[in-house]
Amino acid sequence: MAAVTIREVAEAAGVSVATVSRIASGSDYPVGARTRERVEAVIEALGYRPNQSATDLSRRDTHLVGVLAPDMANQYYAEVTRGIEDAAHEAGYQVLFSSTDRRKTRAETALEALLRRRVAALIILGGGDEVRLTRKQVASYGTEVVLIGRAGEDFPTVTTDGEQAGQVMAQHFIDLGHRHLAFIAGSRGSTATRLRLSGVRRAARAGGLTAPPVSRGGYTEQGGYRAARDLLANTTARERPTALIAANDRMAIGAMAAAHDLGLSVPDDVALAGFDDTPISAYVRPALTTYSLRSAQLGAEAMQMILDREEGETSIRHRTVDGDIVVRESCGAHRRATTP
Amino acid sequence: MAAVTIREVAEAAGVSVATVSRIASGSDYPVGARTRERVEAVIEALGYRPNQSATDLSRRDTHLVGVLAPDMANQYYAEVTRGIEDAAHEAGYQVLFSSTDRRKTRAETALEALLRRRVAALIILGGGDEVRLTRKQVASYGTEVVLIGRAGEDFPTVTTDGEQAGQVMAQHFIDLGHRHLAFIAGSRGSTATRLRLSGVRRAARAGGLTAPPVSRGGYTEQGGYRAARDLLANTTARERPTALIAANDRMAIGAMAAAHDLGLSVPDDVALAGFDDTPISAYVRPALTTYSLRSAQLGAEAMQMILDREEGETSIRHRTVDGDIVVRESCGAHRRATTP
DNA sequence: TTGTAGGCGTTATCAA
DNA sequence: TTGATAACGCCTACAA
Repeated sequence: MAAVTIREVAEAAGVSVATVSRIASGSDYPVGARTRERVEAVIEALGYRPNQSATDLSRRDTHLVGVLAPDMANQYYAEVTRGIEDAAHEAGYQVLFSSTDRRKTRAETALEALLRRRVAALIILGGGDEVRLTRKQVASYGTEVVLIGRAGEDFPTVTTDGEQAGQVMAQHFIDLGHRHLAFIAGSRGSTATRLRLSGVRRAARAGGLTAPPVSRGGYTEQGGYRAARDLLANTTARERPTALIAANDRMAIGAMAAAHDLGLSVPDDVALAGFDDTPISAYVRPALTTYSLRSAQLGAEAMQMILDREEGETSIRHRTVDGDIVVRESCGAHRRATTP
Repeated sequence: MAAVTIREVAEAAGVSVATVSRIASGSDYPVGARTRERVEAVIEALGYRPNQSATDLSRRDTHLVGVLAPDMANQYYAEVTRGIEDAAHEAGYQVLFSSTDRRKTRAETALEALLRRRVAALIILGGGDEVRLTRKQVASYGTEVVLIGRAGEDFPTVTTDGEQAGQVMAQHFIDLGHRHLAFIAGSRGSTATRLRLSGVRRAARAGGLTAPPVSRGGYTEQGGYRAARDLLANTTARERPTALIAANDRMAIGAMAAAHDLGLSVPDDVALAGFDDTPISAYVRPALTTYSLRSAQLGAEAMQMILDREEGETSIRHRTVDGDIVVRESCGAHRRATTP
């Protein structure tokens, strides 16, 4: 409380508030050298720091970007957010973050709070259905909105080509000779899951395989563990899938544990892969084959898009950030461990 | 831009701004039923949303809490932040966070920006030395400051007893019959590392072991991998440590990979443990023995402390959140895999 | 080069 | 129960 105001500085320095403002805000408005020196000394001495609320109000512009994500503690969202934050910091923006916890009510109050702050831009992560937006609604927000990892023709988006990712991964297994694939899905209604699965199915169809069975794992290790157990246990070796594709790394690692606990060897008895290229995936053994989404870059691109629009760019753009399959041990393509 | 203002609502509803304010801000000031109804309809129709900067300015109080952490993409900090965020959301606060990336300059600009926003409270995570605070300095901030995971008699802190944690972990291995421990440290200057190591040393001394060798791993999987390799390779079986204690789970998992790649079995040739109880640690195989820090609760406690002080509580408090050893497979205490 | 004063959108005090 | 109006702290024409 009771922070130093511009008026106090002005009085102490014996100048007007206008002069102090010009100096403190780093404006290029001309100020006498002697005056400047004196004022700067006072600012320093008093520890004056402009009140951002006042500045924003006066300038009609907050340098704030709001980020809405399902769960900040999730590695993927955390990385995307880091990407946003780095780019934001660079451009002089700050990040206001809210987790929705995948709950509709919480998503709504969080969104409301963000809008009251008059965030200059809003970045929405994840394809969940806890936040639903219509073009019209958003128009009334008066804020740039960018979607990451979610389809939405009406808004600017940054995504990886999820369908292609699924397709590439399935094809990789088919090329390795697999005929029985299975898919471990994330949560219901997730865009990422839907697209990846669609890609997997397409590859399977093209390769003449039967449609891969699907089990749901909610994007967690535990869910992946259970889904894999369902897929692998109580089946004869004949009908058991020989390759599991999980919609993210966390579930893939859970699946790996399940296979291990069932006495099945990875990749010999079951091959395995995930998505995200989480840092840890290179360090489990066998090392996890995965699909790199360049999470941080997704965030950086979104921020860049926002900056571009502020510059006058007006079209709705859809950026696609390239992903890449990262072949390690769990798919069985290599036979020996590689040292990172 | 051009968001609806209170004045526009007032005009449209044919009342004064004062009336609109009383309704929109949820004040309990009496307002006629008919008027209220009419105004609420206009608010709804126009999509009016109070400008928070203006509200804050007028009320001299932002409901913002700032969080400064080394790296939000790090699981531990992400979880603590989730804890803060949940408690904050509950209490009607929003969180503004910044990663310092462990760089001094970035920490400074981020801190400055947070202060300009007049955050009602500032929570600083991690024991790194990129942010150094003196009591006097902070007094001039005019903001509550709470430290998490960092010693600092001068400020309110929330910590786990790091020394005890290290001591407990080392004692666990000693009880299991180990005589040659080794420690994988995090980054230089880290409080967590210092305390845990100190606890490990104390237990070793008390148990009559020689001082454990230390290798540094920077808190990453890769660092842990390298540190473990240095500790385990090029040593005869006689002098090789039989148990590795890593200062966090990420390094422990890196160490596990290193052991595997060196053809050493965990826990039979080398036992292993980490700290943090990261979600993944239950799902690597062998499952990782670790020390649970209750990260989210650390954040929640910090937020609670802030709320208490706003209520008039004035003393500098030091909360210690209990931690617990989580015994799984990597330490060798169990012989068979347990299914989670 | 410096200062005066109006405005940014709300809240809150005081009258009516 | 309602309405003017003075803050809140800063920026920025416009004057001097």
